[in-house]
Amino acid sequence: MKPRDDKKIDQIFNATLGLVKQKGLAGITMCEIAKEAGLATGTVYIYFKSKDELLNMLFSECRKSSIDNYFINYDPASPFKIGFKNVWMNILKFRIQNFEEVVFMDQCYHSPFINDCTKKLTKEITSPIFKLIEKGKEQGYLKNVDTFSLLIFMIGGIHEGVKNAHYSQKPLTKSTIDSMFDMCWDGLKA
Amino acid sequence: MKPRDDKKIDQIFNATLGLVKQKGLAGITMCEIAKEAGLATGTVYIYFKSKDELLNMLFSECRKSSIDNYFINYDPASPFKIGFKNVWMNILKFRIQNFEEVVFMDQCYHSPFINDCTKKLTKEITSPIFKLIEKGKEQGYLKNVDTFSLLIFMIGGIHEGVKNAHYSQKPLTKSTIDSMFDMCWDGLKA
Amino acid sequence: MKPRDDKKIDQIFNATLGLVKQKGLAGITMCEIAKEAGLATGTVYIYFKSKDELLNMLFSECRKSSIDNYFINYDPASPFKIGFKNVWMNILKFRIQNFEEVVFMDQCYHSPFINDCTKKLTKEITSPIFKLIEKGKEQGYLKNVDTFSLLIFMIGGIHEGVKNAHYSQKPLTKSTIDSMFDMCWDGLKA
Amino acid sequence: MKPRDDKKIDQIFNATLGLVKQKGLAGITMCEIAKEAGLATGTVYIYFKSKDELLNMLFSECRKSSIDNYFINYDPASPFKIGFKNVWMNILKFRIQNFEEVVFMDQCYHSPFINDCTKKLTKEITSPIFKLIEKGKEQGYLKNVDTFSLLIFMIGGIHEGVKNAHYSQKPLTKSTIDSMFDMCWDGLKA
DNA sequence: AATGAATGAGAGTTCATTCAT
DNA sequence: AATGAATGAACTCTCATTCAT
Repeated sequence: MKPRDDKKIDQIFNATLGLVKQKGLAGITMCEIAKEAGLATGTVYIYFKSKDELLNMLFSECRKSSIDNYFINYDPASPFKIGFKNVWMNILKFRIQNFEEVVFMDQCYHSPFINDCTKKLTKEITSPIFKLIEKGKEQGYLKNVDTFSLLIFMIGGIHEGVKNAHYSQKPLTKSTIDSMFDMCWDGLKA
Repeated sequence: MKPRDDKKIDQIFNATLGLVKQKGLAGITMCEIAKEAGLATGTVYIYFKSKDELLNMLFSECRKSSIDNYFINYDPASPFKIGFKNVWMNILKFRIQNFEEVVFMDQCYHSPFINDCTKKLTKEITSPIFKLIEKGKEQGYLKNVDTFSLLIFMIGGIHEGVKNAHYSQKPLTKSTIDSMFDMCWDGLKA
Repeated sequence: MKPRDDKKIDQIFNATLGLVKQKGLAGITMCEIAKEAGLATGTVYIYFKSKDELLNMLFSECRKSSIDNYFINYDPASPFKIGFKNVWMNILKFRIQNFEEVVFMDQCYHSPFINDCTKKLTKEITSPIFKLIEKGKEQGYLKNVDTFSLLIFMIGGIHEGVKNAHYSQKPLTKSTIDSMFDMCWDGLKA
Repeated sequence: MKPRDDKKIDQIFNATLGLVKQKGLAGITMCEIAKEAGLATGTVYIYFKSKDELLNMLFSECRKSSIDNYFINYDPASPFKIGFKNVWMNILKFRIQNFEEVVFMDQCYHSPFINDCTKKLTKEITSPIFKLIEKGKEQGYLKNVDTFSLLIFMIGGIHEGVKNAHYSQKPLTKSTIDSMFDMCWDGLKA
């Protein structure tokens, strides 16, 4: 017996991400995904019962993988700014290294594929960062402003910075990254 | 033959923007656009020779309308921070009031519909803002950092802020907007 | 404006009946139906929103057309045997002349296409014949046996006779038809 | 390679008959047949080289089993009516007990699966009954009418009676069966 | 100019069949 | 021999576009 091969799911996911980055959600077909993944069309349907399901599962997967990354190496005991920069860098790195996922998730937001249930869960991701920022405010490091506004501001800078670096094809240098962080920190700090 | 019933063109553009916001670029058909615009399918083809052309023209239109707005009421003679805030507010207001256009342009970026030529022109929009920031740097108001990074940082905060306000369905209050600007300014200022 | 053309519905129905007789329900595709009807595939979908609906509507149509035929020229005032033979002949003729419809309805009965609701309505057809037979019993012409059994017996002879005539390619002659009726009458009469 | 695990062949045949009765020929897939038979898809292909062959062989099998049953307990020496009723009852019982096979054969008749060669052989089944009826005519018991017409008439009553009993979910009682036979006999007798 | 029916290429999906295990 | 994953041709259905009115 030939067992079902989990590697294929990855192949399909990667193929999809690549194609979406290239041509957008509007431009991909199941046939192309299969070809790109090195599989027959029918094979994709063994692993996902529809295009819809494939896209929803990929969306969930992307969400999870970002959550898992944001707090890598974070030490709650370290000074706030150090910890904050750590998380900031994690988010930045993640968005650089997984740019295709970022693009995919962006595109999904208005797509007919991703259902509301899947969308709603998205908010949960930000919860740990939310708490981190609350801590910063309590300890007097950050502006006494609505936490969500601070969070959005932090994310906005990263998001736009990465997008721009990618499309202008100028990879972020160490010094640019430092400037980016400084702007973010100066913007947030009390 | 390209008749000039501008009202119909507007109907078609608005229908398209509304549908794209609702369901994404991937989910709209010419038939739906026509119905939403109160026209027959064939009629749309009198004004645009293809879906492709319709989308590209709408894209151009959106771009132009943003350029035209960013420097409204801007007085080059006023103090830098005043002028800068003016522009910042214009951008913010524009993105709030024309959220559908913002969504549409975002989605277009990776779509197979918008051709590269159309994409490239996009950069030009930012040119006047670019110059404004250069001026701020020269006059010592802003950080001595790569101009583009400053620009991106400024835009990122606005972009993410508006998006969030929209999806969380909490309209931006005067005080939130002030906080947003303060964060932006503190981040940029020398 | 080009109006929707009801003749096309007939073309589609006829094409379907012909193909089902030829190859059975299992062997027909929407593409073939369209081609046989002289239309493009998409056109069929203007008139019927799915294969399922097409088949269900054709089923209903066939049912109705048989009801309408069974009592043509029937005069309730005429002697019972005369009236009964009239109806018997109508049924026979109908099944000969609309053999394709008969085959189609037979095949539908176990198909996944025809839904139960459609099936149930079928019983209603027999209601007028049912009443006719009841009358025959009351007047002492027919065996005093469960009415439904008499009805089924009557139908069975016709049904099988027509089927056989068709497949053996020996059209029913006047004398064969008379024999058939005599057998039926002798079987039913008191 | 055609291994002889007759049990598996029976499982496959029974699964097929059950499914065809449920959903018609148009609604069954090899995968479903296998599942219903408690086997893997591939296994079915060890016993039958194609769906086509499976269906044709099942068709043949059904035919044979009916022939074998019609003359059980028939004693050519017994009085004609007794012998005739014996055969009539055998046919009736067979069709009741093997209703799924009856349905399957009915559906096959217009299917693209069963080839003409298989269809033609069907006529042979009726040959012994044909001879029985000829005997009845010679001995003056039955109407002097084309033998085939008599045969068809006999079969029609049974066929329709069984079908109706099944679908109306009223099992045939002893007395109903007697009525049915009386109608048949009265219809046929000289 | 305006309509919406008609078209057919192409998308999503199924399924008979094959094949690696 | 048995399994069920893999295949890709073929099916149902959609939709950008055309065309008759």
